[in-house]
Amino acid sequence: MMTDSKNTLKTYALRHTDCRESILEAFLNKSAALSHGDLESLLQDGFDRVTIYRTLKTFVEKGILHKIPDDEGGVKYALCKEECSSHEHHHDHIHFKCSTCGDTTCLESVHIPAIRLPEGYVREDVNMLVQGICPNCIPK
Amino acid sequence: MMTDSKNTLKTYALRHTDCRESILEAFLNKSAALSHGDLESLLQDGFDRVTIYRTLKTFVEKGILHKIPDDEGGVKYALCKEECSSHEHHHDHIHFKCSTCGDTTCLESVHIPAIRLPEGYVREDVNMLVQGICPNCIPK
DNA sequence: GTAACTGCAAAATATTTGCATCCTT
DNA sequence: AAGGATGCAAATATTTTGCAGTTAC
Repeated sequence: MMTDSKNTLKTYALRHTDCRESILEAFLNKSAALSHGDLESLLQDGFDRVTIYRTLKTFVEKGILHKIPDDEGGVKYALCKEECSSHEHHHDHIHFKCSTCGDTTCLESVHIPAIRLPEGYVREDVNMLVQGICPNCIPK
Repeated sequence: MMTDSKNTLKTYALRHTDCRESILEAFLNKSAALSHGDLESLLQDGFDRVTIYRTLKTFVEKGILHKIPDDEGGVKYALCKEECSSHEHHHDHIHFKCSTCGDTTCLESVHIPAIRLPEGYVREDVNMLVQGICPNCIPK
């Protein structure tokens, strides 16, 4: 996974701009997934809403970020591991949403178990969202 | 699962109105999940958008319908099995979205497998969306 | 210099709220 | 009769598109 925003942009053949750097930094500094709205309030530099939308779309296309569908029908974004590329996203991990703090995180260590589909169905992609309480929010 | 819209409304202590009956009928007649937009174009009776929103919300609260988060961040709705109530939804099945015809369906026969979360995480609810090709869309 | 990126305006879409009226029970 | 449900208007939120000006390379 990338740890440096400038190198990442270079790697993906994307121009280095303030907005892109700030958005990457935001993801690198925060372990939880971020929505468009999260970024809008997080980035104090006042980037245009539209630019943030377009940056997110570009990052998903390039394989830098992946979408995480929220249970309520929103979308959040999180960094991809390095296996992702423009051509294909490879995600095998589950997503966890804490019902207390609201944070959604990638649990890279938990792989999505295999499922056997009924006759005639072909599996292409799987998304698994687990909701519950995260370690930080467990009452002691 | 309910098969009759009038009885269902009575069972859930909801008033019988044209809109509610039409919406229930739509779900009973179509095996795929429906979004608000789907219903709007499906129901030719011209019910108000707002009424449809409110009806869907009511049905989810009562345990008649459950939400299915779409991979792109939308929401669809599908009928619950009878174990659901106002208090709690009990769903253990996966959802399948066909990338060809776009239909999302409940595969009641496929249960969500157990997953072992890392230390400190508590599981409350799980949602699993499988994308691929449904039997109807498999090229012969 | 040039293509890529941004910001602004505006359109298109989606969802929510308030209120007066109507209808089920 | 009374409370619940609907329809309409309008506010709010979300996402997309077009275009002109700016900037990274």
